[in-house]
This record gives sequence, structure tokens and C-alpha cells, in this order.
Amino acid sequence: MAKNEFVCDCNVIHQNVVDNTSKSMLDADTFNKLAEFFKILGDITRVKILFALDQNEMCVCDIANVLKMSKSSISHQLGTLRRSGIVKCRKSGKEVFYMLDDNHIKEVFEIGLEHIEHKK
Amino acid sequence: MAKNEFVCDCNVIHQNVVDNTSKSMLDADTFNKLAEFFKILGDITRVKILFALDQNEMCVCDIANVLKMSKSSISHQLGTLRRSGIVKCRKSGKEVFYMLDDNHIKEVFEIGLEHIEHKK
DNA sequence: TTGACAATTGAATACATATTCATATATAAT
DNA sequence: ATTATATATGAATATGTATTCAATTGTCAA
Repeated sequence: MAKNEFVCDCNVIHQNVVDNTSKSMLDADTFNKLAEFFKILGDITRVKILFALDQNEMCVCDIANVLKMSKSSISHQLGTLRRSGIVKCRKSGKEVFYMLDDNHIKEVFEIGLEHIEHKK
Repeated sequence: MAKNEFVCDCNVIHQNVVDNTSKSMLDADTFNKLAEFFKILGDITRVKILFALDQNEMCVCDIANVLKMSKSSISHQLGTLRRSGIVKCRKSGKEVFYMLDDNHIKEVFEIGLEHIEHKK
């Protein structure tokens, strides 16, 4: 069903709540970017990489060692993180050092950890 | 390759960086839960639902109207959110009202929005 | 008790994506 | 130049998941 043809299949709705909430919703693009941001954080390998990079800048091989995973897999994930603007890198000879490029990562991790703690 | 059989295929690694970072890494369970938390937030439908519920508690039908999506789809997502402890609900007759059950959602959204703003 | 309806749930489908494998690129050393 | 190596990348596979559709549950009203 196309979005703009949507007709509610309920008889009882709280129209004023629906209207007020609808007005305060953000635009589709913002919701998309928000979901994309969290989707990037929603993978255990990327979470580990970001947590590690929060400690030190590291080359691909270092990260592969810390995570005990293949360099190829790490490199793919670093590409994803780089394209989404969460990490950046600098080259030094054959090595490429990665580091965080977003100062919100630490904060967002802390809140995530609070959530986990709270749910225990 | 099993994790505990992992042998690095690099010649040059920064052993002390790897060692120090490895020591400061969290346990696997915590990383898993952290990734799970963000994974839940990493879907545009769930982001919209949570943003809406941050304004008002709402029944399934209300949410379906605000998002212009089917009740079934919304109900499935609410189930996911409920099972992960992010929303809770109360029944009132035939209706079920959902509300946030995690006071970190608002904070984490704000940081996400800052990230988006910063990357423009 | 029967009908209507809000919500849930299971199965199926369609789509996204993480890792692996093979290969390519770039840089340093010989 | 040639070799070794750190990283990147494309394709394939396997796995996960969002939505739809159909059916079911639970509650209210007649």
C-alpha cells in the first residue's frame, strides 16, 4: 500500500493524540539518518572495533589481532565505518591507522551500557 | 577458524597496543548486549515508534496511524521493542497502550541527532 | 452467546548484510 | 625490477529480519 493512500483500518483511534504526535514527528530524512547511525552501531564486530579505537588509533592488523578475526573482515567493517563518517584513517607506509571521527561514540556507548546495567 | 586458534597473518603488529587494548576490552556478553541495544534502534520504523512514544503513550492503532503503516507490522515491532525491554504496555479493554520503559532513549536520540547535525 | 474489533502471532516472502575466498592495489625492502 | 606484505575490494554464500497475509486470541457490546 502506498504511504499516501493509507487509510486506517481501525474504528477507534485517539484522533487528537494522533494529530499532535504526527505534527511533532521529524522529517523522513532525519529518521532515516538516525536509524542508519544506530544500525552502524548495531553489530558486535563494529561495536568492538569502535570500543578498541576509543582506546588507541590502530592499524587493520592490530584490530584483527585484538578481535581475533580476519583482516579482510575487519577491513570491510572499517570501510563501512569510514563511509558512515564514524572513523577516519591516516596512511603511514603500508599501514593504515584508524581512529574515531565522531566524539559522540563514547557518550552513546555509555548510555548503552547504562541501559544494559539497568536491565539486569 | 576457531577463535582460540587464531594466529595473526601479519608480520608487523604493534604488540603493546594490541596487548593494552585487549586488556581493556569488555567481555563478549557485554559487547553482545550493547550491539543488540543499538540494533533495536537501527530500524527506521522502530525509531519512529520510539520517537512517537516519547511524546505520548499510544495504542497500536494510533501508532499505525501516525506512521501510516499496517497494525500488524507495528504490532510485530512493538513485540520486538517489548521483548528487549525498551517499551512496556498496559491493557485497557480491547486496547493496549504502549510507552517507553527506558529513560535512556531520549538521551541516545539526542546524541544521534547531534551526530547527524555534525556530519552535514 | 454471538458479532465486532483491537491486537497478536506464525508462516512466507523479499531484502539486507557479515564473513569468506580470491584477487587486486600500493608501498617498502632487497 | 622483483618480492613481500598491509590493505582493499568484488563476488558468493549464509544468515538475519521487516513486512505481508491469514488466522487466532481476548474483550466489549448487543
